[in-house]
Amino acid sequence: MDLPSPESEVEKIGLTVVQAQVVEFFVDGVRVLGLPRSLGEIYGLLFITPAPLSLDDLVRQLGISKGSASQGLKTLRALGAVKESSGNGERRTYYEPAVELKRLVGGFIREQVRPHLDSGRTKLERLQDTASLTEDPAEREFFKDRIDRLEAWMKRGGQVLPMLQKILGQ
Amino acid sequence: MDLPSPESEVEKIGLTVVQAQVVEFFVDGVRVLGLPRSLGEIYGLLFITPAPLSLDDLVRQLGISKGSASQGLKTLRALGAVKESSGNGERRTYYEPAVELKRLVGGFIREQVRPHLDSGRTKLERLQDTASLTEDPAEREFFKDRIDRLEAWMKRGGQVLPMLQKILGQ
DNA sequence: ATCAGAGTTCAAAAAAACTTGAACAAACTG
DNA sequence: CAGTTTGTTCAAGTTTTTTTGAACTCTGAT
Repeated sequence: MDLPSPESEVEKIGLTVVQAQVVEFFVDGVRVLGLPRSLGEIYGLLFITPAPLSLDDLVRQLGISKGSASQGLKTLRALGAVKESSGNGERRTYYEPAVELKRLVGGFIREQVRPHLDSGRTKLERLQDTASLTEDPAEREFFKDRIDRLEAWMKRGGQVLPMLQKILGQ
Repeated sequence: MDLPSPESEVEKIGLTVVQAQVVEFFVDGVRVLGLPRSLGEIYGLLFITPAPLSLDDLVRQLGISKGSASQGLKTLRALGAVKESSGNGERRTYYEPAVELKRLVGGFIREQVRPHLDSGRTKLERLQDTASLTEDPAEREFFKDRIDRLEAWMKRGGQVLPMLQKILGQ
Protein backbone atom coordinates (compact mmCIF):
# COMPACT_ATOMS: atom_id res chain seq x y z
CA MET A 1 0.00 0.00 0.00
CA ASP A 2 1.06 3.57 -0.63
CA LEU A 3 1.25 6.74 1.33
CA PRO A 4 -2.32 7.89 1.96
CA SER A 5 -2.00 10.91 -0.32
CA PRO A 6 -5.07 12.69 -1.73
CA GLU A 7 -4.71 11.47 -5.30
CA SER A 8 -8.01 11.55 -7.08
CA GLU A 9 -8.58 13.26 -10.49
CA VAL A 10 -7.75 10.14 -12.51
CA GLU A 11 -9.14 6.66 -12.14
CA LYS A 12 -5.85 4.99 -12.80
CA ILE A 13 -5.19 2.90 -9.77
CA GLY A 14 -2.09 3.16 -7.68
CA LEU A 15 -0.49 6.12 -9.44
CA THR A 16 0.65 9.21 -7.61
CA VAL A 17 -0.51 12.57 -8.89
CA VAL A 18 2.90 13.21 -10.41
CA GLN A 19 2.89 9.88 -12.19
CA ALA A 20 -0.57 10.46 -13.58
CA GLN A 21 0.47 13.86 -14.88
CA VAL A 22 3.60 12.53 -16.51
CA VAL A 23 1.56 9.80 -18.16
CA GLU A 24 -0.77 12.47 -19.54
CA PHE A 25 2.25 14.41 -20.71
CA PHE A 26 3.38 11.45 -22.77
CA VAL A 27 -0.11 10.77 -24.04
CA ASP A 28 -0.08 14.26 -25.53
CA GLY A 29 3.43 13.70 -26.78
CA VAL A 30 2.79 10.54 -28.72
CA ARG A 31 -0.38 11.97 -30.17
CA VAL A 32 1.71 14.67 -31.82
CA LEU A 33 3.80 11.92 -33.35
CA GLY A 34 0.69 10.16 -34.60
CA LEU A 35 0.99 7.20 -32.27
CA PRO A 36 -1.85 5.73 -30.23
CA ARG A 37 -2.66 6.89 -26.77
CA SER A 38 -1.85 3.57 -25.16
CA LEU A 39 1.77 3.86 -26.28
CA GLY A 40 2.06 7.13 -24.43
CA GLU A 41 0.47 5.69 -21.34
CA ILE A 42 2.76 2.70 -21.29
CA TYR A 43 5.98 4.52 -22.04
CA GLY A 44 5.01 7.32 -19.69
CA LEU A 45 4.41 5.00 -16.78
CA LEU A 46 7.66 3.14 -17.39
CA PHE A 47 9.44 6.48 -17.58
CA ILE A 48 8.13 7.73 -14.27
CA THR A 49 8.41 4.49 -12.30
CA PRO A 50 11.71 3.65 -10.57
CA ALA A 51 11.50 -0.11 -11.08
CA PRO A 52 10.87 -2.17 -14.21
CA LEU A 53 7.25 -3.18 -14.82
CA SER A 54 5.65 -6.28 -16.25
CA LEU A 55 2.80 -6.41 -18.71
CA ASP A 56 0.44 -7.19 -15.87
CA ASP A 57 1.68 -4.22 -13.88
CA LEU A 58 0.84 -1.99 -16.80
CA VAL A 59 -2.60 -3.52 -17.22
CA ARG A 60 -3.36 -3.07 -13.56
CA GLN A 61 -1.93 0.39 -13.02
CA LEU A 62 -3.13 1.97 -16.25
CA GLY A 63 -6.45 0.18 -16.41
CA ILE A 64 -5.94 -0.88 -20.00
CA SER A 65 -6.58 -4.28 -21.55
CA LYS A 66 -4.01 -7.01 -21.86
CA GLY A 67 -4.35 -6.72 -25.63
CA SER A 68 -3.48 -3.05 -25.63
CA ALA A 69 -0.56 -3.54 -23.33
CA SER A 70 0.81 -6.38 -25.40
CA GLN A 71 0.41 -4.55 -28.69
CA GLY A 72 1.78 -1.34 -27.19
CA LEU A 73 4.88 -3.04 -25.84
CA LYS A 74 5.41 -4.68 -29.20
CA THR A 75 5.49 -1.30 -30.90
CA LEU A 76 7.69 0.21 -28.21
CA ARG A 77 10.13 -2.66 -28.63
CA ALA A 78 10.20 -2.09 -32.38
CA LEU A 79 10.91 1.58 -31.75
CA GLY A 80 13.69 0.67 -29.37
CA ALA A 81 11.90 2.70 -26.72
CA VAL A 82 11.86 -0.03 -24.08
CA LYS A 83 14.36 -2.61 -22.91
CA GLU A 84 13.60 -5.96 -21.37
CA SER A 85 15.07 -5.73 -17.94
CA SER A 86 17.45 -8.63 -17.56
CA GLY A 87 18.97 -10.08 -14.44
CA ASN A 88 16.35 -11.61 -12.17
CA GLY A 89 15.61 -15.25 -12.96
CA GLU A 90 11.88 -14.48 -13.26
CA ARG A 91 9.50 -16.09 -15.62
CA ARG A 92 7.69 -12.98 -16.73
CA THR A 93 9.51 -10.15 -18.49
CA TYR A 94 9.91 -6.73 -17.04
CA TYR A 95 10.39 -3.55 -19.02
CA GLU A 96 12.36 -0.36 -18.55
CA PRO A 97 12.24 2.71 -20.75
CA ALA A 98 15.07 3.78 -23.00
CA VAL A 99 15.68 7.32 -21.84
CA GLU A 100 18.34 8.60 -24.23
CA LEU A 101 16.82 11.03 -26.69
CA LYS A 102 19.21 9.83 -29.36
CA ARG A 103 17.90 6.31 -29.14
CA LEU A 104 14.26 7.38 -29.15
CA VAL A 105 14.63 9.69 -32.10
CA GLY A 106 16.67 7.11 -33.93
CA GLY A 107 14.00 4.49 -33.49
CA PHE A 108 11.26 6.82 -34.59
CA ILE A 109 13.13 7.80 -37.70
CA ARG A 110 13.99 4.22 -38.56
CA GLU A 111 10.48 2.86 -38.03
CA GLN A 112 8.19 5.70 -38.92
CA VAL A 113 10.01 8.14 -41.15
CA ARG A 114 12.52 6.26 -43.30
CA PRO A 115 10.02 3.76 -44.72
CA HIS A 116 7.80 6.57 -45.96
CA LEU A 117 10.71 8.49 -47.42
CA ASP A 118 11.90 5.41 -49.25
CA SER A 119 8.54 4.39 -50.63
CA GLY A 120 8.02 8.01 -51.66
CA ARG A 121 11.23 8.00 -53.65
CA THR A 122 10.20 4.82 -55.41
CA LYS A 123 6.82 6.24 -56.30
CA LEU A 124 8.40 9.36 -57.72
CA GLU A 125 10.58 7.35 -60.05
CA ARG A 126 7.54 5.62 -61.46
CA LEU A 127 5.80 8.95 -61.67
CA GLN A 128 8.50 10.40 -63.85
CA ASP A 129 7.94 7.55 -66.25
CA THR A 130 4.22 8.13 -66.36
CA ALA A 131 4.72 11.84 -66.80
CA SER A 132 7.06 11.35 -69.72
CA LEU A 133 4.16 9.84 -71.66
CA THR A 134 2.22 13.08 -71.53
CA GLU A 135 1.37 14.24 -75.07
CA ASP A 136 1.32 18.00 -74.74
CA PRO A 137 4.93 19.24 -74.48
CA ALA A 138 4.20 22.21 -72.23
CA GLU A 139 2.21 20.05 -69.86
CA ARG A 140 4.90 17.38 -69.92
CA GLU A 141 7.56 19.91 -68.99
CA PHE A 142 5.46 21.29 -66.19
CA PHE A 143 4.90 17.82 -64.75
CA LYS A 144 8.56 17.02 -65.03
CA ASP A 145 9.58 20.20 -63.23
CA ARG A 146 7.21 19.60 -60.39
CA ILE A 147 8.21 15.98 -59.93
CA ASP A 148 11.86 17.07 -60.02
CA ARG A 149 11.04 19.39 -57.22
CA LEU A 150 9.47 16.61 -55.21
CA GLU A 151 12.55 14.52 -55.74
CA ALA A 152 14.66 17.37 -54.46
CA TRP A 153 12.49 17.57 -51.34
CA MET A 154 12.95 13.88 -50.71
CA LYS A 155 16.66 14.12 -51.20
CA ARG A 156 16.88 16.96 -48.70
CA GLY A 157 14.89 14.87 -46.27
CA GLY A 158 17.27 11.98 -46.70
CA GLN A 159 20.17 14.29 -45.97
CA VAL A 160 18.62 15.95 -42.96
CA LEU A 161 17.70 12.84 -40.99
CA PRO A 162 21.27 11.76 -40.24
CA MET A 163 22.16 15.31 -39.27
CA LEU A 164 19.18 15.40 -36.96
CA GLN A 165 20.27 12.21 -35.27
CA LYS A 166 23.76 13.54 -34.93
CA ILE A 167 22.64 16.81 -33.40
CA LEU A 168 20.34 15.06 -30.96
CA GLY A 169 22.79 12.36 -30.06
CA GLN A 170 24.81 14.06 -27.38
CA MET B 1 -12.41 18.80 -72.98
CA ASP B 2 -9.11 17.01 -72.57
CA LEU B 3 -7.05 14.66 -74.59
CA PRO B 4 -8.94 11.38 -74.81
CA SER B 5 -6.39 9.55 -72.71
CA PRO B 6 -7.24 6.27 -70.96
CA GLU B 7 -7.46 7.66 -67.45
CA SER B 8 -9.58 5.43 -65.33
CA GLU B 9 -8.47 4.05 -61.93
CA VAL B 10 -9.69 7.06 -59.98
CA GLU B 11 -13.10 8.70 -60.06
CA LYS B 12 -11.78 12.20 -59.74
CA ILE B 13 -13.07 14.06 -62.69
CA GLY B 14 -10.91 15.89 -65.16
CA LEU B 15 -7.53 14.86 -63.76
CA THR B 16 -4.83 13.28 -65.86
CA VAL B 17 -3.26 10.09 -64.62
CA VAL B 18 -0.17 11.99 -63.55
CA GLN B 19 -2.20 14.50 -61.63
CA ALA B 20 -4.17 11.80 -59.86
CA GLN B 21 -0.97 10.03 -58.87
CA VAL B 22 0.61 13.20 -57.55
CA VAL B 23 -2.51 13.90 -55.53
CA GLU B 24 -2.26 10.42 -54.03
CA PHE B 25 1.39 11.06 -53.32
CA PHE B 26 0.47 14.10 -51.26
CA VAL B 27 -2.38 12.29 -49.56
CA ASP B 28 0.16 9.79 -48.26
CA GLY B 29 2.49 12.63 -47.42
CA VAL B 30 0.12 14.60 -45.25
CA ARG B 31 -1.02 11.47 -43.50
CA VAL B 32 2.52 10.98 -42.27
CA LEU B 33 2.38 14.48 -40.85
CA GLY B 34 -0.92 13.75 -39.16
CA LEU B 35 -2.95 16.05 -41.36
CA PRO B 36 -6.28 15.13 -42.96
CA ARG B 37 -6.51 13.56 -46.36
CA SER B 38 -8.36 16.49 -47.89
CA LEU B 39 -5.38 18.75 -47.21
CA GLY B 40 -3.19 16.47 -49.25
CA GLU B 41 -5.69 16.33 -52.06
CA ILE B 42 -6.03 20.06 -52.21
CA TYR B 43 -2.38 20.92 -51.92
CA GLY B 44 -1.48 18.12 -54.30
CA LEU B 45 -3.83 19.32 -57.00
CA LEU B 46 -2.64 22.88 -56.67
CA PHE B 47 0.93 21.63 -56.85
CA ILE B 48 0.42 19.69 -60.04
CA THR B 49 -1.78 22.18 -61.87
CA PRO B 50 -0.14 24.95 -63.91
CA ALA B 51 -2.75 27.62 -63.19
CA PRO B 52 -4.22 28.82 -59.90
CA LEU B 53 -7.47 27.15 -58.83
CA SER B 54 -10.56 28.42 -57.06
CA LEU B 55 -12.44 26.69 -54.28
CA ASP B 56 -15.02 25.57 -56.81
CA ASP B 57 -12.36 24.14 -59.08
CA LEU B 58 -11.12 22.03 -56.19
CA VAL B 59 -14.61 20.86 -55.31
CA ARG B 60 -15.30 19.88 -58.88
CA GLN B 61 -12.01 18.25 -59.75
CA LEU B 62 -11.44 16.41 -56.49
CA GLY B 63 -15.06 15.49 -55.86
CA ILE B 64 -14.95 16.77 -52.28
CA SER B 65 -17.51 18.90 -50.50
CA LYS B 66 -17.44 22.66 -50.35
CA GLY B 67 -17.05 22.38 -46.58
CA SER B 68 -13.95 20.26 -46.87
CA ALA B 69 -12.43 22.49 -49.47
CA SER B 70 -13.08 25.60 -47.42
CA GLN B 71 -11.73 24.10 -44.23
CA GLY B 72 -8.76 22.61 -46.04
CA LEU B 73 -7.82 25.90 -47.65
CA LYS B 74 -8.13 27.61 -44.29
CA THR B 75 -5.58 25.24 -42.80
CA LEU B 76 -3.29 25.50 -45.79
CA ARG B 77 -3.40 29.28 -45.51
CA ALA B 78 -2.52 29.07 -41.84
CA LEU B 79 0.41 26.82 -42.72
CA GLY B 80 1.53 29.26 -45.35
CA ALA B 81 1.28 26.45 -47.88
CA VAL B 82 -0.91 28.34 -50.34
CA LYS B 83 -0.94 31.87 -51.65
CA GLU B 84 -3.93 33.77 -52.92
CA SER B 85 -3.12 34.46 -56.50
CA SER B 86 -3.41 38.17 -57.03
CA GLY B 87 -3.65 40.09 -60.27
CA ASN B 88 -6.85 39.34 -62.12
CA GLY B 89 -9.74 41.54 -61.07
CA GLU B 90 -11.90 38.51 -60.39
CA ARG B 91 -14.45 38.18 -57.67
CA ARG B 92 -13.54 34.74 -56.50
CA THR B 93 -10.10 33.98 -55.10
CA TYR B 94 -7.65 31.67 -56.76
CA TYR B 95 -4.94 29.73 -55.00
CA GLU B 96 -1.42 28.70 -55.87
CA PRO B 97 0.83 26.43 -53.85
CA ALA B 98 3.88 27.65 -51.99
CA VAL B 99 6.57 25.40 -53.39
CA GLU B 100 9.66 26.35 -51.37
CA LEU B 101 10.47 23.62 -48.89
CA LYS B 102 11.73 26.24 -46.47
CA ARG B 103 8.37 27.92 -46.36
CA LEU B 104 6.44 24.69 -45.97
CA VAL B 105 8.61 23.35 -43.21
CA GLY B 106 8.59 26.72 -41.50
CA GLY B 107 4.81 26.84 -41.52
CA PHE B 108 4.51 23.33 -40.23
CA ILE B 109 6.90 24.01 -37.40
CA ARG B 110 5.23 27.26 -36.50
CA GLU B 111 1.68 25.88 -36.54
CA GLN B 112 2.03 22.26 -35.53
CA VAL B 113 5.26 21.81 -33.63
CA ARG B 114 6.08 24.98 -31.71
CA PRO B 115 2.73 25.21 -29.92
CA HIS B 116 3.13 21.71 -28.55
CA LEU B 117 6.72 22.31 -27.51
CA ASP B 118 5.74 25.48 -25.71
CA SER B 119 2.74 24.04 -23.91
CA GLY B 120 4.90 21.08 -22.98
CA ARG B 121 7.47 23.31 -21.38
CA THR B 122 4.80 25.06 -19.38
CA LYS B 123 3.36 21.79 -18.17
CA LEU B 124 6.77 20.61 -17.06
CA GLU B 125 7.29 23.67 -14.93
CA ARG B 126 4.04 22.99 -13.12
CA LEU B 127 5.04 19.36 -12.83
CA GLN B 128 8.25 20.20 -11.03
CA ASP B 129 6.18 22.06 -8.46
CA THR B 130 3.86 19.13 -7.95
CA ALA B 131 6.78 16.74 -7.72
CA SER B 132 8.48 18.83 -5.06
CA LEU B 133 5.56 18.09 -2.75
CA THR B 134 6.30 14.37 -2.78
CA GLU B 135 6.85 13.12 0.75
CA ASP B 136 9.31 10.32 0.28
CA PRO B 137 12.76 11.81 -0.45
CA ALA B 138 13.98 9.02 -2.72
CA GLU B 139 10.79 9.14 -4.75
CA ARG B 140 10.96 12.92 -4.88
CA GLU B 141 14.51 12.83 -6.22
CA PHE B 142 13.58 10.24 -8.81
CA PHE B 143 10.68 12.36 -10.05
CA LYS B 144 12.85 15.44 -10.17
CA ASP B 145 15.53 13.66 -12.19
CA ARG B 146 13.08 12.37 -14.71
CA ILE B 147 11.33 15.69 -15.14
CA ASP B 148 14.73 17.35 -15.50
CA ARG B 149 15.37 14.94 -18.31
CA LEU B 150 12.12 15.84 -20.00
CA GLU B 151 13.03 19.49 -19.74
CA ALA B 152 16.36 18.73 -21.38
CA TRP B 153 14.54 16.99 -24.23
CA MET B 154 12.32 19.99 -24.76
CA LYS B 155 15.27 22.32 -24.72
CA ARG B 156 17.05 20.25 -27.35
CA GLY B 157 13.91 20.34 -29.44
CA GLY B 158 13.77 24.09 -29.16
CA GLN B 159 17.37 24.30 -30.32
CA VAL B 160 17.00 21.90 -33.19
CA LEU B 161 14.01 23.48 -34.91
CA PRO B 162 15.81 26.65 -36.01
CA MET B 163 18.75 24.58 -37.24
CA LEU B 164 16.35 22.42 -39.19
CA GLN B 165 14.80 25.43 -40.82
CA LYS B 166 18.21 26.76 -41.64
CA ILE B 167 19.40 23.52 -43.18
CA LEU B 168 16.26 23.17 -45.25
CA GLY B 169 16.13 26.79 -46.30
CA GLN B 170 18.43 26.80 -49.26
C1' DA C 1 0.95 -35.84 -20.03
C1' DT C 2 -1.57 -32.14 -17.76
C1' DC C 3 -1.88 -27.82 -15.76
C1' DA C 4 -1.15 -22.93 -14.90
C1' DG C 5 0.85 -18.62 -15.94
C1' DA C 6 2.45 -15.25 -19.49
C1' DG C 7 1.78 -13.33 -23.64
C1' DT C 8 -0.22 -12.88 -28.51
C1' DT C 9 -3.82 -12.49 -31.91
C1' DC C 10 -7.74 -10.76 -34.07
C1' DA C 11 -12.83 -10.00 -34.75
C1' DA C 12 -16.02 -7.01 -32.87
C1' DA C 13 -17.06 -2.82 -30.13
C1' DA C 14 -15.92 1.81 -28.99
C1' DA C 15 -13.81 6.09 -29.74
C1' DA C 16 -11.75 9.57 -32.50
C1' DA C 17 -11.17 12.01 -36.71
C1' DC C 18 -12.84 13.55 -40.97
C1' DT C 19 -16.32 14.81 -44.34
C1' DT C 20 -20.67 16.26 -45.78
C1' DG C 21 -24.38 19.34 -46.70
C1' DA C 22 -27.59 22.64 -45.51
C1' DA C 23 -28.10 27.01 -43.29
C1' DC C 24 -25.92 31.17 -42.90
C1' DA C 25 -23.08 35.47 -43.78
C1' DA C 26 -20.77 38.72 -46.78
C1' DA C 27 -19.97 41.05 -50.86
C1' DC C 28 -20.88 42.30 -55.22
C1' DT C 29 -24.53 43.47 -59.28
C1' DG C 30 -28.12 45.24 -61.60
C1' DC D 1 -32.84 47.16 -52.43
C1' DA D 2 -33.50 41.97 -54.13
C1' DG D 3 -30.99 38.58 -56.28
C1' DT D 4 -26.79 36.03 -57.09
C1' DT D 5 -22.41 34.30 -56.25
C1' DT D 6 -18.64 33.09 -53.06
C1' DG D 7 -17.26 31.33 -49.04
C1' DT D 8 -17.81 29.81 -43.89
C1' DT D 9 -19.68 27.20 -40.07
C1' DC D 10 -21.08 23.34 -37.59
C1' DA D 11 -24.25 19.39 -36.34
C1' DA D 12 -24.92 14.98 -38.05
C1' DG D 13 -23.16 11.15 -40.70
C1' DT D 14 -19.31 8.40 -42.27
C1' DT D 15 -14.90 6.47 -42.12
C1' DT D 16 -10.77 5.27 -39.81
C1' DT D 17 -8.26 4.09 -35.89
C1' DT D 18 -7.83 2.22 -31.46
C1' DT D 19 -9.21 -0.69 -27.74
C1' DT D 20 -11.23 -4.62 -25.79
C1' DG D 21 -11.71 -9.40 -24.49
C1' DA D 22 -11.99 -14.09 -25.39
C1' DA D 23 -9.72 -17.79 -27.69
C1' DC D 24 -5.32 -19.42 -28.55
C1' DT D 25 -0.17 -20.59 -28.24
C1' DC D 26 3.95 -21.37 -25.73
C1' DT D 27 6.75 -22.50 -21.89
C1' DG D 28 7.88 -24.38 -17.71
C1' DA D 29 6.50 -27.05 -13.53
C1' DT D 30 4.60 -31.04 -11.38
